[in-house]
Amino acid sequence: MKITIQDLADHLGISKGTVSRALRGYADVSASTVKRVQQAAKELGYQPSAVAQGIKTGLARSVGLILLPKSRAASRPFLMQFINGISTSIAKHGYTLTVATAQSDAEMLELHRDLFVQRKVDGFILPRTMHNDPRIQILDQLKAPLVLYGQTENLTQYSWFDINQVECFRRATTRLLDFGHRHLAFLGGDAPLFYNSLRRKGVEFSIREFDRGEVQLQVFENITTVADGLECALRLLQSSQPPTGFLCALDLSALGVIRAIKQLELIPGEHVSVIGYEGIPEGEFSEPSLTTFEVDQYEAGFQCGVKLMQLIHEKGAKVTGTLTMAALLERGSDGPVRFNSSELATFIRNRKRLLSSQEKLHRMTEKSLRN
Amino acid sequence: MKITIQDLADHLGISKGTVSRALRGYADVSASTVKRVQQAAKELGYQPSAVAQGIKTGLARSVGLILLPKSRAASRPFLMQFINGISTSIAKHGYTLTVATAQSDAEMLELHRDLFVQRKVDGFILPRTMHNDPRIQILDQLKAPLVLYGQTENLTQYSWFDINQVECFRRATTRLLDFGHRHLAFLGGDAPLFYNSLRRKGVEFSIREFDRGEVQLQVFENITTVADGLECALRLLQSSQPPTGFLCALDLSALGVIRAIKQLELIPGEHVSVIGYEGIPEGEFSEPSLTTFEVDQYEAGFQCGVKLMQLIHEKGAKVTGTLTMAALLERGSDGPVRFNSSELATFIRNRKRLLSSQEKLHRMTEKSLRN
DNA sequence: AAATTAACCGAAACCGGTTTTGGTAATTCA
DNA sequence: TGAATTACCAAAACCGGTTTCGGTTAATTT
Repeated sequence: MKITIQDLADHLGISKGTVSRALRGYADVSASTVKRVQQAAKELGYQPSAVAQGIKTGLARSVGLILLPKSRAASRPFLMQFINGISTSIAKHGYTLTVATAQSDAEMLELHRDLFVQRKVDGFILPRTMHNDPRIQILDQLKAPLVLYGQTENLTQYSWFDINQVECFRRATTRLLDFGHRHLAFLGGDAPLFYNSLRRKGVEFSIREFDRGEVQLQVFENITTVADGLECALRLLQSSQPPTGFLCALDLSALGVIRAIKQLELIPGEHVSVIGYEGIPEGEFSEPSLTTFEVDQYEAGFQCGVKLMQLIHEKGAKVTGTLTMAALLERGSDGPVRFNSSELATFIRNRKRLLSSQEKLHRMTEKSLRN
Repeated sequence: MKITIQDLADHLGISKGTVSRALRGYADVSASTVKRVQQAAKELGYQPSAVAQGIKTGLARSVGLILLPKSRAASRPFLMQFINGISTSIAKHGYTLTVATAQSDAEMLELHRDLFVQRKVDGFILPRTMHNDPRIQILDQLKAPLVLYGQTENLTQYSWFDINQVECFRRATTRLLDFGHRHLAFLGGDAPLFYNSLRRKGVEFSIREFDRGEVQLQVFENITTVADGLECALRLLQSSQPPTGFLCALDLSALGVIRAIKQLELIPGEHVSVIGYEGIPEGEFSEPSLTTFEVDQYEAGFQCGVKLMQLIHEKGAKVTGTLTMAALLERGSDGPVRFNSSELATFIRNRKRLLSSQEKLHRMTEKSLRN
């Protein structure tokens, strides 16, 4: 059924070694033979088995990407374009992407080890880097090539690609400060992941730059879902010193904050400002649309793929780290401060009392319009 | 560095053939030897190279999934869980998932052929089935095992899994009809894809069941993005016979319709009803939230994986087709009809004139509340 | 006790490639 | 013209497994 190199050699009446050397471009094959072989290969549809090639070269020509779907938060929206980027860059080297999913951290580590020991992949791309990432330790022992998407401690030994998240959050924070906000909240994401400390650092850095003593910052962690953001913001806004500006490590939690603001009958972007990070599609459709940083996940995947190919193919290749910026999408969820924190607090308190009367007025308005 | 079967055999002082037979569970190896080998394998961390195994067995122990990222619309949200489902089911057979992306239809066909001819994968899962899908033709020639996620013509020869989309859209349509809607619009998706005809069929089926002559249906195709849905709905709603209920083949276009309704200062779910399909996360955060069918993509991937494993491993395995239902998420974007089509048309016309006066009233209300 | 049979394992072939080795014919050089 | 290259390719070894084959030893059977 499937045609092998021996079939091709028999068909041409030459040895399979010559066929192989002809196709691999060795010098000791005459140009005419090379042409004959290439011609016949095309006619018969011969392509060497990657499996058989791999046994001699020791390479599987595949890179591994292992996902943890339980953490729905960060990995969902970016996946398609990230995969596209990886796949596109490694395809140039005849590589394919092997994707596996693990249901627990332990299974994830096992999977990394097994895939490499079984020679199913030649290296890994590690997204969602953690503090002292255990994947790195295991892969180090195996001397497995790897590229980090994200940063971590002791970065000098590894190739990595990342968005300059410190700078993003510095800018976001400065933006809110420039808008006149003085009471800020930072809703951090997954505490074990390294990105979280970077984003927080950006916020704190901006405040240190700016501060003349009047800026208040409250910091929270593990706010990773819409529900988390909603709950956290509701609590904060109903406190005696509510923040007027929210910096969210994740778009999802930012969407929750927007919900909370609206639940309190306030207007996001006017009474309270919110800035997210990541650029998930939901942000475009929320009301108001979410001001956030749009991360180019295709580019991220592409760069990770390029770096991994270097590590695998160029012996003695140096590890490299790359930082790029994400674009700020200035949308509707932030703006100049309207109330300071104390004013906002009283406004929220009074609002509740007024809700019933507002309802009545609203119904009257509707009725008058109807007629 | 990496330990081979020969290393293990040397270490144990037996032949590599015996090691292999011991690990593969052959009967002609003593229980004590099997135990010794297994013990040593664990200690030394030996795992057979999948590449080397594949050369003899002819199997790569990998299945292929090729994506077309240019069609951002349908493949984005479902990917993570779909991949998770596939990966989980095939992992039980020691299989992994090879994901590749193509930038054009032609490249996609090439990729399928190449991956199979190069023995990088043993079979394929084909999402987003088309009418007379060219992937099927190519893979048929190669006798490559395949499972369709979706249906197509001449289904009897293939294994497939699908949601009963006809039934979903029948129910959605009947729901709107029961709500009293008599002017409906069906905004179809990608015309070349098979799903589109199924969803349309469901709508038409329901209307035929119900009709006593008074139901009007307008049908459109290739409405695949928010922008498409927005534009189409704006046009329809400002026509002389606007639909009061929209059935959208895709959640994205449904979100566009909701936008259009709101742009015209109407209330989605009250003045105009919208039902989508797919259950993308954005639908939860729109206002009102989108009534839609939630497709369990994990389950879909899982079932496709199971079927493909059957085809690859059980020789003479019968092809099987499976239909399941998606759950209707009854949210806020649909409801009982308020106006019939003619009333809606005049309402929309009048609304425009009233907008300025409404604005004034609204400002007055605001002001009275502020004080 | 001799002849079978069963249990066990080493040796070798094989899978489909790549790479090295070695040999022959044609060419170039002295 | 003889020697030394060069060009080219067949043959064989190899990669790391699996599987077949065959032989030795021990256990049964007759």
